[in-house]
Amino acid sequence: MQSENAVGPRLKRISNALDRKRTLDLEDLDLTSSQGMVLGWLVRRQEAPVNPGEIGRHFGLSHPTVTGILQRLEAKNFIRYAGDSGDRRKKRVIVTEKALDVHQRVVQRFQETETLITEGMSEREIGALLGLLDRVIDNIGRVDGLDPCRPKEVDK
Amino acid sequence: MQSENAVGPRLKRISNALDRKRTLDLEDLDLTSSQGMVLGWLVRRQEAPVNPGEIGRHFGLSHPTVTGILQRLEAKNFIRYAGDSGDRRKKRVIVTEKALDVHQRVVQRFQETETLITEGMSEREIGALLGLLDRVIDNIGRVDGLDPCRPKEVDK
DNA sequence: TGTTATTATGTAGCAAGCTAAATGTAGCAT
DNA sequence: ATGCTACATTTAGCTTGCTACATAATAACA
Repeated sequence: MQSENAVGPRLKRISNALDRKRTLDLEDLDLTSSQGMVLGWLVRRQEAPVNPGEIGRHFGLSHPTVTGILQRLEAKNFIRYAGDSGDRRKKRVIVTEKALDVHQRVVQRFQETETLITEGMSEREIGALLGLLDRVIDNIGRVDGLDPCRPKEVDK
Repeated sequence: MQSENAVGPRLKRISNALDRKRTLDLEDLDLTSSQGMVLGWLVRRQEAPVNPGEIGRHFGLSHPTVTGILQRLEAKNFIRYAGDSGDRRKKRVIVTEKALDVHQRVVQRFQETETLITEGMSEREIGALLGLLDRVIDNIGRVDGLDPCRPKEVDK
């Protein structure tokens, strides 16, 4: 079915397809896949407000990518910015009522897509897939140049 | 290690990291991750010339995405376009000497990254991962709206 | 105090992915 | 011939991802 015997191309293909599907599913909520992913995490962490930098570290995204997503979320009134009391470099991201309104629907639709792509797989198989992916992620953390959050290791 | 119990975010994270790493590795060859991936396939299929549309179907990419990649490959003299004899809608993609020159190095570096991310995993585990990912890809093919190549199923 | 390094965020510019819409060709019906 | 439908490619405009650079504030240290 797939001519190449490598995980790379497969991961890319699946990841692209998932982004497409989720963006389509969130169209009526005026959110994209990445925006929904970030917003979901922000709502879940409401009680412990978050800085843009933490978002990047959590999802493995670079700072500029996070900045762009937050700007669009703010333009659509899903979040607001506030200066962090104490450290004036940092900003605090605060979710709005609008975000709380849509949150349940976002989570539910992500879950539906998750169910679709694992269709026909047993609980054991899904668990195995998660475990194998986590080990790949661990490798990413160890190898230099794979993580955008801790990019350049100066030889020194 | 990962708070979410879903494959989606993990796949995205790994896929992003791989793209970054491979683009970095191909920097001296003046190629990006996607360009190297497409060019590799074109070289391997030299004997049976390929249309842009076939590339999209093979990799699960939309036509405009393929067009962009091919335009950059042509601007850097890795490929040339030619009208397909017979059907003037189609175009034929032809690889240049320059592409043949770099091909071995591209394949080798992709393979090295592949080895890095599967470090510490046995052959059996890698095989299991490939098998599970293929089943996810099969699901993508079956579900409407997940494949950009066969997008809208008009209810009729 | 002043200087330097580190950290947090933002801006500019690019590649890659998408959808929607435009163009052009082929095939088939009428 | 005329028109309709399907197919192949491109263009326009968007989001997302990156690197490299800029700015501002904190931290560390002389």
